[in-house]
Amino acid sequence: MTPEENAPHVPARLRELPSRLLAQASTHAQRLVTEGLSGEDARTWHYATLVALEESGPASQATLSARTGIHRSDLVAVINELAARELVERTPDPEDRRRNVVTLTPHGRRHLRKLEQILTAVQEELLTPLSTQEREQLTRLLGRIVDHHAHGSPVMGLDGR
Amino acid sequence: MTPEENAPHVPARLRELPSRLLAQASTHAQRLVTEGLSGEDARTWHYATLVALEESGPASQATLSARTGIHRSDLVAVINELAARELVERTPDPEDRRRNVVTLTPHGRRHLRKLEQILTAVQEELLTPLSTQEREQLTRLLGRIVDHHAHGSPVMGLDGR
DNA sequence: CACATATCAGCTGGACTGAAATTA
DNA sequence: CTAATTTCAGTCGAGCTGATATGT
Repeated sequence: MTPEENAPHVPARLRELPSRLLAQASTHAQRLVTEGLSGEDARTWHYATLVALEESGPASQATLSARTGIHRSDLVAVINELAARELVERTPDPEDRRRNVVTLTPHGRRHLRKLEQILTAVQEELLTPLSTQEREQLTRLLGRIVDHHAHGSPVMGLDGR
Repeated sequence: MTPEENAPHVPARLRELPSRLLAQASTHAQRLVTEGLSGEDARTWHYATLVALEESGPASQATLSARTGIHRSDLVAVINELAARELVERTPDPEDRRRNVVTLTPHGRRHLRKLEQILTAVQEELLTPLSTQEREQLTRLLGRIVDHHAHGSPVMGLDGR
């Protein structure tokens, strides 16, 4: 064991590459969120869906997809899971029989409260090393990036089909 | 089609959730990077490996894993791909026959120059909406988060086995 | 013996594509 | 006819785990 290799020193070109920092930070965030929500058998998509339902009331899956950013295809499974636990109700829309109307149940609302607590704690843990101002800055900067690449761009990624 | 659902309005609770912003920003970044590198049949892991090799010279795969953050398991395939194109050379280490010494070839160095140009352009595109100061801020803030959750924490995630 | 290295096979969840069936 | 909605089946790459073979 020659002594030189004892420096796991990551090259600065990698350490400071924004796309890489984003990937790493996101990975850590996802790990924390997943761990946090696992206690309630929930995942981020469950939370997003419940929030959207509470925020703007019952909606079709297409609408929920637009409001949460979850792909239509994936939303099917999410609603299945939520409906199986009676956190939401999925009923055919009488006014347009292609649609399902997804409705938040009281039980679902209570569940949402729990997820909200968990996620608040997780964000706190995630952002521990930052001051309040820095957290706001980060949120603003990330929001600008996301907005830019969601609207302005040709492809508009992250769902939108 | 009732008029109300014409607002894809994402709830603020979702829009401003740091973990979610990170995931979305990271997804956009990954898409841009992947698209950019695809022209050279390269991926981020190729770039990271080449950078590490140029920065600190020939190294074993274990060392490269520590320097790039790429999992030992995944590194095998990356080196395979790079070696197949003669961008690196993989030779058994005479001093410790468990090891391979991976060396950057001149061809690999030239390839790295190209990837570097591409990635610079991609970062520029990714960060378009931000000023220079804001870009530095973002990099600093993300770096603090990543450092915190890489070292301080119990689990130390993102490779380190 | 314990330990390190390289390799292999496989898993998981996120984001996505493409196509079908139904209804408007 | 075209278009929208839901659903299904499957793809892809990132980040892992666990096991094995070989060598120190």
